[in-house]
Amino acid sequence: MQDGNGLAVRPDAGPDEDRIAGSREKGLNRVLHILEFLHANQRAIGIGDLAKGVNAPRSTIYTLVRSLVDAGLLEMAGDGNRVYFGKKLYLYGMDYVRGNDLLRRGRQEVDNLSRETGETSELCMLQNGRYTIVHSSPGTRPFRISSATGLQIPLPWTASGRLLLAGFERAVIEDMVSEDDLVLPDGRRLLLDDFIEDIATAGAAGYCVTSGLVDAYTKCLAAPVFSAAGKVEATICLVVPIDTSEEKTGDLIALLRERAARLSITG
Amino acid sequence: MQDGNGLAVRPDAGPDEDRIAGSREKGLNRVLHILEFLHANQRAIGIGDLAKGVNAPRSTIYTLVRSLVDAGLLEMAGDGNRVYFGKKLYLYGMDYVRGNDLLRRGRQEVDNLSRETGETSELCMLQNGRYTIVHSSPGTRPFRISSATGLQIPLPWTASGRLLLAGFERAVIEDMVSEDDLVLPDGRRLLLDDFIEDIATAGAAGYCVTSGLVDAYTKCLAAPVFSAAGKVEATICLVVPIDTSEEKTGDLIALLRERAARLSITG
DNA sequence: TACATGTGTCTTTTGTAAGAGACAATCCAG
DNA sequence: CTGGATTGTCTCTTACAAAAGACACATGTA
Repeated sequence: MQDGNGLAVRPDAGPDEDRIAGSREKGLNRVLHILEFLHANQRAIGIGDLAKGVNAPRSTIYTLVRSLVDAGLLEMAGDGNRVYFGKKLYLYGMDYVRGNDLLRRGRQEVDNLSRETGETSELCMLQNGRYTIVHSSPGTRPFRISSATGLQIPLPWTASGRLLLAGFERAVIEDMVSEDDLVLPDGRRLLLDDFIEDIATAGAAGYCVTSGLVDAYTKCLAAPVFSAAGKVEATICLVVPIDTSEEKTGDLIALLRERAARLSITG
Repeated sequence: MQDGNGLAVRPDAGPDEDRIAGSREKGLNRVLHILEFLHANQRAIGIGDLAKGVNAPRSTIYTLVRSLVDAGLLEMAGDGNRVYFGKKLYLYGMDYVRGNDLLRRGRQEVDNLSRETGETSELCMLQNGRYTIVHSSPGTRPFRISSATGLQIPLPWTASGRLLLAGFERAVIEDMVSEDDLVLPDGRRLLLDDFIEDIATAGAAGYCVTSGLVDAYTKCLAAPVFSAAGKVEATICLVVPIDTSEEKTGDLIALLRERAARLSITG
């Protein structure tokens, strides 16, 4: 599965040679980079900066951006020389939601959960071997833990990550998880073996709780949503204060598992 | 539905030969066609059919689809040899919503309206010179009028279309509206001059009502949402039974105009 | 059995799109 | 004002991606 572009995770082990620059790139790949770059920056970008950002010749980016704007995938932003995502992408995204029962119902369920419990709730999936928050609904706490939709976080940092990897071969997991991913935000370092053991435990238990991994103040409760084929297709999770009582945590986990199970019953 | 080719309206009037087939197409254009085709069909498509659908060589589509699937813009659907929109497009779409105040608030307002009135309500915008239903919220009537989000309808068929074109030059309007667009679903034919007059009237009145245009049973009430620059940026509309009383229609229009005005107050 | 139809992966060929660079027009700081 | 940085549009060349087409392998069906 060598694909030659820089976007996806490179499976070839070792410190990947960083696609020596310069070489002539396919237009499509440039476009994919542009979209990723805009997604990463979450705001309109000037065309010049865009060219710098994706490390491509200016002339190329001008041509591509014009095509994309004409097609409606991008739009010129307010002042006139910046671009950001366009309506077309929104429409396509809605098509995706409509065609995807799990996502549609999952979003609903997550909204319900955060309303009922007052805690931040999220729907998570694997995306290109990365953990992705597909939908999140903020809780009602004064200090809410906010995480942007579409944010990608290293798998080992999360409870959901442990569930999402349940059932994968060890080799596959090793490919998905880079060395950097094992280093937590506070600098602590996980052992790959421990992580893989966590995955097995979580898979067997049917839920997962992590405390103080991404930050010191929260714990994360997650439950798996299964596809018809029995694979973990998504997780729903709750982010709660780390000092939440054992009892309440237990209740929330039960609730979470019930809802996740309901989502799993796919037609 | 089977409009077959060109994804954008060709602005160059006259019998422009539509970029005759065969010739070697830019990869990016192929991709844009693929996305448009999937959007038009609203379901997963086999790669072979996709190649036929966009009138491109099979081998090319295989390569492009692989890139797109790797990038997450497309996903392989259930049985394994069909593709449809992918999570990435959903995420980009959400980015668009987040970066677009009007859309975010407009969706909300439309949801409120349909809940309060029980009628189908829609948020509409111009998209590449086409009228587009950007968000729609079904009413509670037994026979609800449903129209898919992202559906594109000829401008002259709708009340919103008349408002959206307010302020455009006559020549621009002529370019946007094809001969076919002037033929209503029931075969009646509008005169371009009448349509242009309608536009002026609607623009001056600040709302628009059309009766029995797209079908014989409904009328469409619409009000304009203005950008800071004073241009009509979107409309919100209600689709109600054609026999709705004068009085109730008036009330609904007043409501609609109030909500549209509120949306117009952009920060 | 033969025959058609669809799928997925190769290779080879060649038309063209990506890239380099030059240009004028702005903009801003000193 | 001047000099440097940025923007948008152009032209020309050649490296390379799109296309053609052959292949192997499934299907179904007469």
